[in-house]
Amino acid sequence: MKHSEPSPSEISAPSLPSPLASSFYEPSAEVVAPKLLGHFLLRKTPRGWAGGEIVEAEAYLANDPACHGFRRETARNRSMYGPPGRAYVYFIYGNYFCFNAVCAPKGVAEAVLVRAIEPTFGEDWMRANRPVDEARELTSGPAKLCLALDITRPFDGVDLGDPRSGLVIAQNPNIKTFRKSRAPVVTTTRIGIGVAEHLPLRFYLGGSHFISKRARKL
DNA sequence: TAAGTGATGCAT
DNA sequence: TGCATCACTTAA
Repeated sequence: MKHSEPSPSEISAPSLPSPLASSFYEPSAEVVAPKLLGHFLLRKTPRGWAGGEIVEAEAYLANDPACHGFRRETARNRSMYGPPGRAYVYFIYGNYFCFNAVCAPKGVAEAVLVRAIEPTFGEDWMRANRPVDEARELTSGPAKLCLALDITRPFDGVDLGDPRSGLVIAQNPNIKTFRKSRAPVVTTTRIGIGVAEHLPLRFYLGGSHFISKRARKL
C-alpha cells in the first residue's frame, strides 16, 4: 500500500461537534464535573480544532473554602460569578494557567477545574506549544493542558458555547463508548488544596492513561 | 523532595 | 505598602 496510517496531525482538524449549551452548566459544579468526563475540550487553530476528551475534573463550590469565589467577587475570580458556560482562567505559581468551566447561575461562584484531557486532535500543534517526549506528558495536568492548548489570560471569561471564542467544550457523540473504554469513573478528593481536602469532588476516568501525575499516585 | 515564579489578597 | 500564600511543574 502506498500510504501508512494517517498520522494524528492529518486527522486532527475535525469540524467542530456541537458545543454544549449553557444549560448544561447551570447545575452545581458537583453535578456538572462528572458529566463533563468524555466530552471534548477544543481550541481553534489555523488548521482546525485541537484538543481531546476530558478525563479528569474537580468541582469547586460556592460554599466551599477551597473555591476561589468563596469569599467575594474580585478582579481575579470575576468570571466565576458570571453566567454558566464561560471560561474561568487563572494564573498560578508565577508560571502557569489553569482552566475552569463556570457553573451554576449568574452570581453563584462555582466552576469545574479541568485537570486532564486526552490529546486526540491536533497533537502536532499541541506538541509545538509544549514539546515533550511522551504523549502522555502533553495534557496530563491542569497547567500542562493549558500550555499545550495555549490557554492564557485572554480566554478568561469567554463563552465556551460560541465557536468564535476559539475555545469550546463540545459534545462527544461517542461519549458512551469512550467512557466505557476508560471505565470506571472514580470519585475521590481534590489535589493541591489546603482546606476542605476531604470532600469527594474530584472525578476521573480510571482507565485513561492521561490523568494527572499526582492523581495517578493517589 | 524542593525550588521557581509573580499575581493576588489580606493584614498592616 | 508589605508579605505569606498559591486549584503547579520540573529537575533532582
